[in-house]
Amino acid sequence: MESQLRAHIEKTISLTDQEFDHVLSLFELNHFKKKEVLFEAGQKVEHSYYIVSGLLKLVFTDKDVNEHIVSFAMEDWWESDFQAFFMETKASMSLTCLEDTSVYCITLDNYWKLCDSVPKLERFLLKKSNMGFIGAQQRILSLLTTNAKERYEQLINQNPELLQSVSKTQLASYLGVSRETLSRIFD
Amino acid sequence: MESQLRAHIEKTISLTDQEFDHVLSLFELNHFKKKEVLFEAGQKVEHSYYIVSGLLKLVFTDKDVNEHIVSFAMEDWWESDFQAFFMETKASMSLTCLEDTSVYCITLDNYWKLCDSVPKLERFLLKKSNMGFIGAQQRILSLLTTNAKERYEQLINQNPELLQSVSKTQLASYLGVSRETLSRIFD
DNA sequence: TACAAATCGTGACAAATGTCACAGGACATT
DNA sequence: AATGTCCTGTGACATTTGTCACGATTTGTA
Repeated sequence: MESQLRAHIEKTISLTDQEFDHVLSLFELNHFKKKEVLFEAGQKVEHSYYIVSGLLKLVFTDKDVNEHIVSFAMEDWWESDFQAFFMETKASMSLTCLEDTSVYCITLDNYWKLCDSVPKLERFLLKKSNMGFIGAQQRILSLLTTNAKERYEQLINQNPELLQSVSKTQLASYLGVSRETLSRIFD
Repeated sequence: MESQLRAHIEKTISLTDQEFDHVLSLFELNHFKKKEVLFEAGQKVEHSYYIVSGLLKLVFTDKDVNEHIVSFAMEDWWESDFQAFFMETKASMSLTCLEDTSVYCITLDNYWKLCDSVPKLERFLLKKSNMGFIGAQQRILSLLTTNAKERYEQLINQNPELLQSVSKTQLASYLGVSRETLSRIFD
C-alpha cells in the first residue's frame, strides 16, 4: 500500500525515506466495501482521496433525481468533490464505491501542511492539478465534438476494464445519454 | 498593467516589491489586435498567457472543419493550450483575439523558474490550477445535465458582457449546438 | 432454492437538434 | 454609391436522442 503511494508520487518527483514517512503521516488509510458512500451531496467533504485499489463513481443528482456520473475514479487516481473540499462548502456530488476500495485520505489542513513542509510535494500536486485540468478539458471537447457512439468507443478504448465492472446504465450516465440510446449503439 | 497583474496575484497571496519585480521579470508583455492569432493548431505553444485586457477564443477545429469554442478567455484569466504547453507537444487548438488584447506571456522554462524561485507563486499557481479544474468540471456537468436553452441562460447570467462582444454563432459553438438551434431558443 | 431487484434489449412514439436553403440587414472596403 | 462578407432568423425536413412500456435475463440475497 505504502509503496504504491510512494511509487505513484515518484513517477513525478523523487523522495527520501524520511520525506516519504512524513508525507505518509499526513494521510490516513481506509477501506470501503462495494456500495459504501464516502460522502454524499449536502455533506461537508472532509478529504481528498488517493485510490490504492478499487473503483468509485462521482455522481451529481439533478432536480429530477437523474444520476449523472461526472467521473469514474480508478486505481492510482485522485478524487473528491474538489469544489467542496477546497472551498469548504457542502458537496454537490456524492462519491460511492463500485467495488471494494482502499484509499489514502488527506484533510484540507494536511493538504496545505504537506505543501508547506515538503515543497517537492507541492510541485507534485501542481503537476497533478494541471494534468487534471487538461483531462477535464479533453472531456469537454469530447462532449462538444462527438456523438454518443464515438464517445463510447473512446471510453472503452481508454478504459476497457470498465466494461467488466460497470453496468451499461452507468456507462450511459457517464457518456451523457440515456441507457436506451447506448443500447442501440450496438448495431 | 503591472499593478493589475500584481493585484491579480495578491488576491491569492501577498508579495513584497522585490518579489513582484522578480516575478515580472519572467513575463513578457504583448499586445494583439482583434483577429490576431497567438498560436494555431499544429504549432508549438511557447507561452501561457495572463490576459490584462481584451477577449480571446480557444478553438478546436474538427475533421469536418467545424469550429468548437473550448473557452472564451477574458480579462484576469489565464489561457493556453495547456496540454501542448506543459507537455511541449503541438497545439491541438488555436487561440485568437476577439478584441484588441494585452497579455503577459510566460514560457514553460520561466513557469518552473517562477515556482523554484518564489515558492509563494507556486502556491498561487496550484490554487489557480485547482480552480481551473473545478471550473472545467462544472462545464462538464452543465453539458451532461442541461439542454441548450439552460446552458445559454447560465452562460449569459455568468458573463453578460459576452452578448456585446461575441456573435451568436460563436456562442452556439461554445454551447455545443448549431447556430440555428440557438437562434430558435429565443421564443 | 426461491424471491426481489437490477439489468438489458427493443418497439413505438415524442422531443430536441442538425442540416440545408434562402433572404434580409449590418458593416467594412473600394 | 456599389460591392462583398458576415451575421441572423426562419422554413422544411432528416437525424438523433429521449421517454415510456414491456418482457426476458441476470444478479443478489433471504
